[in-house]
Amino acid sequence: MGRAPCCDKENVKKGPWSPEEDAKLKEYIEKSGTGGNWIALPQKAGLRRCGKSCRLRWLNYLRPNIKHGEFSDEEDRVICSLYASIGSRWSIIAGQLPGRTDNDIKNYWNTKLKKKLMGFVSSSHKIRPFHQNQHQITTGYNNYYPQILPYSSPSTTLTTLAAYKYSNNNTFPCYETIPTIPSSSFLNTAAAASCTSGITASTSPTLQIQESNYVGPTTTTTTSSDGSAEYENLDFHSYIYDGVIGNEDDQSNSKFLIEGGGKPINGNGCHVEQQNPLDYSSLEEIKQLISSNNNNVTCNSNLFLDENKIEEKVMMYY
DNA sequence: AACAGTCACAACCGCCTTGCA
DNA sequence: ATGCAAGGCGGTTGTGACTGT
Repeated sequence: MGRAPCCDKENVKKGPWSPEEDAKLKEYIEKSGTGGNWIALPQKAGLRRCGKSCRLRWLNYLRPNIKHGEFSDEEDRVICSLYASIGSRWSIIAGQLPGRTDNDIKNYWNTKLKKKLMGFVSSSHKIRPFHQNQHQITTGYNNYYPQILPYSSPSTTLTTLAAYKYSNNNTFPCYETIPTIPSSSFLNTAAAASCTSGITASTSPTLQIQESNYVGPTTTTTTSSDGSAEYENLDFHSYIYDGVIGNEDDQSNSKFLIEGGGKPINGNGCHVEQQNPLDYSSLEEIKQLISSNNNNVTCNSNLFLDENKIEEKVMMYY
């Protein structure tokens, strides 16, 4: 048995909204609110539309303070940084850009920004194994890669990681042994709330580092002080607040300019200085970093991958 | 001028999550 | 504890505008 339709498909109008429909919806919501029930709203407002359609139209187009038009360099930078960190979590990204909707950002990324960056990458960027990344993040007892943007194109970061993983027997090339990768659902609301002291859970969107971004050992289960028992000693609590990505360890630093305070997980030199990509002042600077050939970190050289093969796999992935 | 190809973006679809009875 | 309805979200599609030939 399939799912029941959310509305009577036969009797609802589809396609572009007319100015009259927009006016009706706007007037109704401004006067009566949504009543917390989008499904019932179209009938009350006198619209032959699906409730979901009304919701989308309101959120993406009609509600006040929606910003349309060109994205600024600053917005580009934030989108790139967050995409590199959390992937296509458009609603979270939109939460960091007042006036922009998730749909807007998603469209912008898919139609313009990705191409803009990929164009840059194809002309000047040589993909290197990310363990050569001098900007990788090390915190606490673990290395993770929520923000490897200074090293690699934001648009290729996750696919690059996927390619590495795929091309190296499903493990990451930086480390000889990668045990089980933890579930991405370990970061619970309570833990996030406790990380962001003074900020309630509902207003502090949490960042769950994706599995593919995790590099490092899993450890035995322990009980933490904040109730996030399972992976406490992975020290994995990260969040976004006020336009920056932070980590539990970095709460004292308002801008999370992370110091290399942790210890390297395998002593191979991967413990390096880091910088939050959101501190970069412009997209141009990010691009410069992407194209940089600096390589101040040495890791196990026998684990390096052939650059051409990686590039090939990234392209295949696309 | 006509047509084909490309692009941008609004809108839809369906899956997943959440809240409630 | 369970099932259902509604909301939320990301991926995808449809369509009109634009551009090149």
